[in-house]
Amino acid sequence: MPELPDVATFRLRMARAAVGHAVTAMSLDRPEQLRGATPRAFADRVRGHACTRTHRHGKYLFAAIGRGWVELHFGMDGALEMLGPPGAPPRGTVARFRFAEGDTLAFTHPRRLGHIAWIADPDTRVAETGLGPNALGLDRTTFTDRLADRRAGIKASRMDQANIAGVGNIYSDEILFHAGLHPKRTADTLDPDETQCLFAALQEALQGAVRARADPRNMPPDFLLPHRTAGEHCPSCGGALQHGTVAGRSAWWCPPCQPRGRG
DNA sequence: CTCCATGTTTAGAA
DNA sequence: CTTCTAAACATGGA
Repeated sequence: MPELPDVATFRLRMARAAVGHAVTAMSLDRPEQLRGATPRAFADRVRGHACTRTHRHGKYLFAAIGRGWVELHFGMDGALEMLGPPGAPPRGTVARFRFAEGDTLAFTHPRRLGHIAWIADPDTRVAETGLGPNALGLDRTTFTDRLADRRAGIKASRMDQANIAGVGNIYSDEILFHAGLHPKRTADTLDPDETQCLFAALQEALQGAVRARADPRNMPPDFLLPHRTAGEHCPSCGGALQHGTVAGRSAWWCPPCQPRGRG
């Protein structure tokens, strides 16, 4: 799940539970997943300190706690879940945070491909990681400049976190579907209308998914994501969807709605 | 058992 | 230099 819309949803959850409240309890259920501090130092820096704000860049979530920040990256299947009354932690729990108003958040992460880290400053981390600007909130000029003259496929380009941050495999398919562009097209074959269309599609797909709280069941009926599985049909033309490997990843598209064109 | 999976990094080849 | 591919990471589900 965790691409920009998912992480934006996790951020809302974090903001509601944590901002303005002190951490009254914290447990590191899988300390080997922690970076940037020893478990003991991490506990000292977090416990009893207030969360003052949250931040997201691309697929990274940050929470300001005390004098530093907690960074979360969700890998393939990480999540941030609100827990009910105390009980057994969910499967794959890496860490739990309880806040003064009584909410408890669990960072879960069964496949361990992401991480939790103690960091000094999100902007520095974003720079170190080499992330491009946030995919949501880009102005058209920045988008166009960053896309220009690329010979790489547009699916690969949109997923390149150094180019723009936040779009992964699922939403790159969604964006190209809305733009009516075949995933193997390259940026240098796009005419100005197609580039504009791709920009509009990116906004539409990401904003729509954020409004749906990244839940496919809440997404508009013309979204590809709920149909991105074997046996499903194009929500626009009703035809059979095609599945293949593009940019080394599993790709779904509708051949009539997303023609190859010149690319 | 095999194959596949929403992410990232790295090595090596065009 | 850009781009692509495969592999690796760790784990779970079909």
